[in-house]
Amino acid sequence: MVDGAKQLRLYRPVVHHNGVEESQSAPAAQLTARGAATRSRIVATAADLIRVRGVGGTTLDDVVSASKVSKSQLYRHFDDKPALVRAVIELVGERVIAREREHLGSVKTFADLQRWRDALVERNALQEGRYGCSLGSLANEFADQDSVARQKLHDLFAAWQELFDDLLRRFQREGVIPEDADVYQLATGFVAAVQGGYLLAQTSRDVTPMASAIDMAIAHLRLLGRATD
Amino acid sequence: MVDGAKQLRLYRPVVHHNGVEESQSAPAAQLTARGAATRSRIVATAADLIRVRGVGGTTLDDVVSASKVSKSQLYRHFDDKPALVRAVIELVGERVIAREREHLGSVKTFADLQRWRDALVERNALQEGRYGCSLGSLANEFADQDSVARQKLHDLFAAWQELFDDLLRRFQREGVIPEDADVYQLATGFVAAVQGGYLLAQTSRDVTPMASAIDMAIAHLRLLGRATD
DNA sequence: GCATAACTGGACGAATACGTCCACTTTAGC
DNA sequence: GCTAAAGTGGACGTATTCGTCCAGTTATGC
Repeated sequence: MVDGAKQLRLYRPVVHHNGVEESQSAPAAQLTARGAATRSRIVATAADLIRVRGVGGTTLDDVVSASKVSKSQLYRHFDDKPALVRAVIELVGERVIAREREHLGSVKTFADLQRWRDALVERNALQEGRYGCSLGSLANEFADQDSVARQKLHDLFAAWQELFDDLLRRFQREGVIPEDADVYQLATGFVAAVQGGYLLAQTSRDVTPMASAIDMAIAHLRLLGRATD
Repeated sequence: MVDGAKQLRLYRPVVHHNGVEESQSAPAAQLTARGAATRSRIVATAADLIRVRGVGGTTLDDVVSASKVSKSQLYRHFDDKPALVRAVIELVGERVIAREREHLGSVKTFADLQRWRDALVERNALQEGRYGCSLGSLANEFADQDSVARQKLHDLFAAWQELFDDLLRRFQREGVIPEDADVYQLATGFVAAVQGGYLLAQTSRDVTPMASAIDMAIAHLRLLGRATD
């Protein structure tokens, strides 16, 4: 019945002055270093604004003035607003995954896991829970409005979940949790606990519920480990 | 630095023809049955639209035409858009809490809990995960933009969590889980698992991750129970 | 049956946002 | 040093949306 096509544009071929017809949100052939730098500056600025105000609350004029770029440049790099938002999703996604890989990739003990938890909670405490998870917020706002964006977000959550997958398998190899533990369920549960925790912290303006949600997931792992003894 | 005050209006006193000055989103003295019916029709329609399109994607003209009410009536019942959204939050919140109370209030065994889980997952499967949790989506979109709305949402999540609180205490009394279990942590963890599960289902267009997230929470309870034996 | 609440229906103004366009300037690559 | 990419800066058209207003109609309570 109702769909979100209102703000999305249909495919519209773009003919540049060089006569080459292009598709998608392609910004001409290839960029020089300078062009690439400007592009990333735009995306980074947009990401900041969107984190705070949301996609709907961020106008392109906001992005233009905040990134100190002229409007013509913004539209040379991005076809339209959805294209920019998708680029933002990619940037934010890379950042989050890189950060989590950094922390989760080397976790081998419960003490390590605890440090990961502390870092995550601490970072969120700095903003008193505001804005939630940068990925989660985007997912909530865009998943049902832009199928391309939804796919990207899905892949990102899958990547995050895979970090937990790897971690849990290490735990299995080390005998921290039993071999027959349902790794998929546990990894999913961890991602969900983190996301749900972010949301509760956001409405509470307090990180306590986020900490509790993650702690329950960790406690579950501990119990699983003990059950083997 | 940046706040979301852009779409919110400041307090603006309203003087009605009866000379009574009012505040908030008050729709005149009191409503007759007819007036109340129209008001609820507006809110219910708005809730439907917002669930599908989000707050930002729903215009007041959409609400007007979908609810078959004239614009002057909409503005007689609500001061402005945020006021309408707050009413939507209240309606949706009541619905969700009533539904959850219905299901959770009588849970006394793991089999009961499983039935609750199945119902929740099944309902979400009907829409293939789309739109997520009606409360969670609103929370994500409005928590940082409207402090009144955030407070309402906070209270609603707290009410939901209390249902788990009660449930867990019943479990304790029945000896299903130990007396010294951290009920607050568990209740929070359940709400977070549900919300995180909704989000993952939304980006996946598949309820499986939501089911897994909740299953992990239930599995944790089961393990807690076994630990006492 | 009268006063008042409830409502119609749409015109209207103001603001905002998206996206286009263009003449001109600056910067880099070879 | 020439050429093409990169960028400025803002005017502009179009569309949308919020919120106001009002003259006239219909229902309702007592």
